[in-house]
Amino acid sequence: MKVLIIEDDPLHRSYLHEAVRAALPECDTVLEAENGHAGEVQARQSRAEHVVMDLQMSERNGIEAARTIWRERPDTKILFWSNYSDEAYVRGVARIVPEGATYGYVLKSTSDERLKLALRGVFIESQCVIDREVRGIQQKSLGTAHGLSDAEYEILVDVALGLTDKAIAQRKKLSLRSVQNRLQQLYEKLDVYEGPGNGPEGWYNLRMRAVAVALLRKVLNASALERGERELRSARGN
Amino acid sequence: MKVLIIEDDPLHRSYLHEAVRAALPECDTVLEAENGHAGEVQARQSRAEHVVMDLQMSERNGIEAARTIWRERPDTKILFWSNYSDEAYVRGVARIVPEGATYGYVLKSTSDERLKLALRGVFIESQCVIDREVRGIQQKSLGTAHGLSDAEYEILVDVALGLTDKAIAQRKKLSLRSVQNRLQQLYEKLDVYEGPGNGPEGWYNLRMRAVAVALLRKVLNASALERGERELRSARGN
DNA sequence: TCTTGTCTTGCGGGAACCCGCAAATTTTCC
DNA sequence: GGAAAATTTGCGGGTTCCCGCAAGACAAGA
Repeated sequence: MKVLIIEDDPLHRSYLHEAVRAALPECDTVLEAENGHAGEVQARQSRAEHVVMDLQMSERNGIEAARTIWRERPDTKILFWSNYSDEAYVRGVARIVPEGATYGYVLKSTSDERLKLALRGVFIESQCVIDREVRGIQQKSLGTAHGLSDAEYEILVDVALGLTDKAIAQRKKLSLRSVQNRLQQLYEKLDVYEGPGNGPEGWYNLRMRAVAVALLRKVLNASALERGERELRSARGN
Repeated sequence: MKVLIIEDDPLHRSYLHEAVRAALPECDTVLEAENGHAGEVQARQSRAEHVVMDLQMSERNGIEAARTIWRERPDTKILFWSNYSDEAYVRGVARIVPEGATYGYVLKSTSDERLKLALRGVFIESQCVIDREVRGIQQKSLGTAHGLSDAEYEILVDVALGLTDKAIAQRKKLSLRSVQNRLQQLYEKLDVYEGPGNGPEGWYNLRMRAVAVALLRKVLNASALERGERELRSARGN
């Protein structure tokens, strides 16, 4: 059994190495890669079926890497080990998990014990192991209370990238008014219409404020923006 | 001699502890705190004059913590040890360094050797030790080429928080038109006016696009936004 | 003092945004 | 199949944004 570790921080990498050794005596080879790009290459060459990786790496982040790994071998088992449970990450992961794949998502702040259980759970028992806290975010992002639908989320990204309503309409093949409708839904869900007695009415630029709130609540983050920007650029010839 | 370590990742914390022990034999006490808030308290109680800390911690980030520490004892020597050299962080640090204080800024990716040199340089020799790469960002942010002036940067934050032109004018005690002028300067400096043959003219909402570009270039980041939001809320009664 | 340069302010207009209203369309569910 | 619910679309108008133009305000320097 082979395990591939993709993690850019050397300290964390060696800690993971240790943990894998300890939790998985049946593992005979541990490989390491120090960024998403190297990770993809390693995965391809070594045919490793077990990967544990960080999200948020420079060069190429975990979500990108995981997507290409899964595209090449959808039965790869991946354990995500991240510092954050930003909704943007959780949503990003959920978006790329192939049908029926087994994966896990644990935070770096969890105990040794829990990490080892997750390693065994995902790699040996083929369970999906999602940290409690991450699970919480998943729920919230689905529960229509605060949660944005996928449609709304995509609009949010387009807006955040700075596209005009017209441009979005064109991109999404919708009428202008429909885009604006979606925007209004966003404004409500993100609760952009001023707090209580916060000064005069027209204090906020709703469009901008919605993005600001999304960023503050971690519904969006820099990495989601980068992904969006890349897609945008590749959508045309650029 | 006492050294206080403020860092939320336990792995990095113990690594730092080790490094301090090795680099500073004259240090007899090493204290640890696991977030900005605890760090402030520790600094106050222990009267430590030497602090090494991470930026970007949950709970309360390094810049906030450093500011209150410096406010209470401006002669404290602080070494920032961070994963990133985002312009937003560099600018944030520069903004709070008191007159004549000695500090350092090194990246977590630097070698053991360099870290130890920085520790000795800042704590013993009272030098300012700034990593090469961080220095580069500093230069760029000053060189008027791409660099935003402080005035422009502040406007950028206000816009990113979602304030309207009118609101900003009021906040900054300027006329509406002046605010819009500053905005236009921003638009030029951030190079928001479409790339080459990128589709029709009105593709971007300039206001939003400027913020997106700033985020992508790390001129702004989530932590800067949070700081801005907090200031905004405290500016009124809220 | 007069010039030169930078910054601020006012005015005006075209474009984009925000949104209520209502009809047309699609989806959902019994 | 048909009714109810949700989405999409067009229209119209009030507001904000974006910005060219030009007249003051202020500072530095010949």
